[in-house]
Amino acid sequence: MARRWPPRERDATPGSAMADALERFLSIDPDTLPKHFDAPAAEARWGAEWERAGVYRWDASRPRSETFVVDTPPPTVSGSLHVGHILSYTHTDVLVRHQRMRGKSIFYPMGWDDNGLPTERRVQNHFHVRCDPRLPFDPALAIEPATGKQDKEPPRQVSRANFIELCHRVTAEDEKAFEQLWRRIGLSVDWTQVYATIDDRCRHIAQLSFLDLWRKQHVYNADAPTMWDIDFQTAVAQAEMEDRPKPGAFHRIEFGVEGSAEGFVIATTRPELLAACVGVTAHPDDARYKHLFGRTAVTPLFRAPVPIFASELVDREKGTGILMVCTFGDATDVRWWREERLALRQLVGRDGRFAPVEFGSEAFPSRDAAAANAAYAELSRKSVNQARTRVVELLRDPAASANGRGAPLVAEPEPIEHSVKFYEKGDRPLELVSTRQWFVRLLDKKQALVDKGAQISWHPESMGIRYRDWTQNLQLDWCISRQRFFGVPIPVWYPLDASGQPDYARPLVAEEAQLPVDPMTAAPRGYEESQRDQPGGFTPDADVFDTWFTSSLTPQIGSHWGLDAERHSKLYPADLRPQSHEIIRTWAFYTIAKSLLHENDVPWRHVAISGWVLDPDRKKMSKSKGNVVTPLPLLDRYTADGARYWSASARLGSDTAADEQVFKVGKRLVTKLFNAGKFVLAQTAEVHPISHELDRAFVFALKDLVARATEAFDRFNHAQALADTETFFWSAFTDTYLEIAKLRARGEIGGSEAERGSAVASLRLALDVLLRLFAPFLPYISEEIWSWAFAQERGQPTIHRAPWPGEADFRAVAAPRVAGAFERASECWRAINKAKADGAVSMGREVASLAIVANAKTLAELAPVLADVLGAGRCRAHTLRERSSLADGAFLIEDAVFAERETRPEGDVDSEV
RNA sequence: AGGCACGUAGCUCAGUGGUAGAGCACCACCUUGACACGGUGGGGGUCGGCGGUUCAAUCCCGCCCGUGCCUACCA
Repeated sequence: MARRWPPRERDATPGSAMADALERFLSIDPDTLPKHFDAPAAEARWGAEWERAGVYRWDASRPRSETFVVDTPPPTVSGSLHVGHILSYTHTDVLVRHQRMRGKSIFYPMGWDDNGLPTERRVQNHFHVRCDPRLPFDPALAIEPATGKQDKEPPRQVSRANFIELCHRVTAEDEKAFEQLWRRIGLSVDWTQVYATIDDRCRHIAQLSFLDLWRKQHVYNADAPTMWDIDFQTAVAQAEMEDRPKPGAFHRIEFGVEGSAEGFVIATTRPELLAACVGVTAHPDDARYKHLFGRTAVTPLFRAPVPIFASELVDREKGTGILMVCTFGDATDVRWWREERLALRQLVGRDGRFAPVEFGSEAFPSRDAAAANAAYAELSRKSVNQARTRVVELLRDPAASANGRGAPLVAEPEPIEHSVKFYEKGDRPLELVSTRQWFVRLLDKKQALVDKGAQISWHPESMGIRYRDWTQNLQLDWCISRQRFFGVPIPVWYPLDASGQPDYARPLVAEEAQLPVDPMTAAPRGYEESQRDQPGGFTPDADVFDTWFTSSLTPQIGSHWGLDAERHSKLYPADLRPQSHEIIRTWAFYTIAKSLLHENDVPWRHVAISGWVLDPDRKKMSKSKGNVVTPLPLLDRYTADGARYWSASARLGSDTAADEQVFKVGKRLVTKLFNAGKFVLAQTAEVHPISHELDRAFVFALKDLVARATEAFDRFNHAQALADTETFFWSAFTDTYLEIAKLRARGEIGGSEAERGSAVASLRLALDVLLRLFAPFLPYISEEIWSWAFAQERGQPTIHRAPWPGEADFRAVAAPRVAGAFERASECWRAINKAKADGAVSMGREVASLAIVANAKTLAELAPVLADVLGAGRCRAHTLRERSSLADGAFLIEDAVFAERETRPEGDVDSEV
């Protein structure tokens, strides 16, 4: 019996389409939909709708066990947007959307990391200014962005407060750009939970953290050699240092030995530090130098007497096997300086220049002060590089010799390449400078830190090893003070004694009730503002915290630690920390450290590490290489879902090429879903259960897909879930099942209402389930199709709060008689298609007759679904041939005779309308 | 120098102790009643190399080569 198709008598709006009667499946009129999916319109519409309906709002009333908490990485807003952002943030969003559909209340905040040097640097360039903290605040100061013309002029000096104001100005703009991108790619962030690392609450919590660490005696301040960036003029932590290979040269320099005419030759790459030499050392077993231990060496040029001692740390093979110890050339110098209680001769100042000093004094002894001062006059105020050049020239003069045996430079410098420590954001090598800094004691907690790391699930697991290795190799306590401006102030003052000298041993730490506090403008409890910098009064600590000191508290910032105990108990520890692998040693490490020190807990249960985005030449994208791909044009070209498809195709931890082909595949998938959805929802029939054999076999295969995808998500393998779902959708569903079932749905094969109803019910179930499987990956197209019928039918307006597919979806469908019947149908269908391709006829061509060849077992398994396959293949007559030589599941088509030309079945649907 | 990861079709990547997979690209065909932003079919690989374990190794083990990252080396 012919049926009206498509049904046209209904309301023209798909969303409000109604069933004819209760016993018919709700269907839509596809003609009311655009020919092609209008992605930009859908992105705008659904973005607004999700926001309006609060789909992603955290439900604070649900218990912790039903809540999934994300410790979102706050992006550095001063950086530029690139596709890497899409990759890692989409990974998180996919996992989150899956958890939401599993029924969890999601806490998914967004933070902006605006605090710190990147922002300061951007402000310096953008406005062509520098901060001079000595200047007073100028409330009327109006500064416009630099035009480029000013580049040659010296930068304008502004006060600390004015500088901070400018920092807020640029970050506010940057945050808008990020939020736009996040919304466009459909991050299901709860936009009511937003913070900035410089805002009042973050400053409050960071300062609270300091107070807690102070109470627990985990922090201390010390005047100690610290890695120092001479351009930014700030201390730097171990985690922010990186090695860079640089050309250098070994300089062989002869020293004298006091009370003797002999000498020895040290090798150094830092000859300019000769004036800062405080000792000489060699390996205790080195026969060449054994006789020198305990005696006094005399440096050339400066004639300084320094002790010669033995140390196991010396490598006999390196250089000449004997070396000078300076304050300070490297970390080993610091160790020798401490262990041997050597003198401190700090010459390189905070600006990287040699400080003026007087030789012949107690601090700078010399056996020939006049010669030493004459030589040092050549170096004073020079930069490290300038001093190196000059000192080498001076050492070529035989008069500089400490023992009268000729020029101290005994050989031409030998060029080498060695690695030199840099601040990761810096341009000149770090110097070790003795300054007063605050530290968090971590070295004595290595084992506890390693143990906490082992309690966390790392995805992929190998990233946990990286954390462990870093932690075990930790060399220094965490230096948390920075001599910068745009950061969280250290909430400390120092009392001044009667002579105006600060007492660093008894800092005045702020009280909790004062937080957040800026000691530069507020006075400590018990003091008046008038006592600032007065003898007997107080002086503020002018420093700010390392940005990681705040960033390491993101789980606590989300949970309002210290401010709201109930909320904290619901949100801490978090479930998921997504991040990239290069900041395991910083962000992950410090966050675990804070969690250990504050609560003796882990900060989160899972860490998901995303890889990097590589350019087509497999190089990491970075601004300096100029190979950054900006995300917005990609979103325009391939849609947000298409870009998400690319992201989600990459497994956690593996680096990914920004391959436009993959974006294209994603867009194609979106289009296919649109078309398949439109088609399936246009089918209608009387409502009948899924009873037909092929339908049950197909649903059985679908159920298996759901199990596999769910299991993949449980293993944090979203890429596997996507690949499985996509393969099933494309191959099992659209290419096979839909092609076969549509004829029965239209009544062209089979014929009973029950058979039609079973086909329509199966198509709809498949679409319903597949949409939900795709929803975490492709939120826009899945929501779009969901809205056409399922939203109403299931009483769930958004697919993103619909339940993840599972048992309940399949309970009503009985298992097929033959478990692999759907696979048999697919294989046979493929064989018939191949026969048509071989015969160069269209897939729609009727087949007058053919023989299906397979082994007996396979033919038996095909039997229950054979009629559907033959119908869909438009085969009029067939014979079955048993051939035992064929493998199970293999089909051959023989003796195919095609009809002369394609004919349409009678009762063409449109002809009746 | 150590650690970790990777090496599979031209490209991007899955995968498994039992006859090698997908998508893209390529070639041929189909001329479209969901979809040409489509469909069908095809060609194409000693699974980096050499050994070992095994009835059987792309997979497990060892060594080597190559690539990337992390860490160390800084006298």
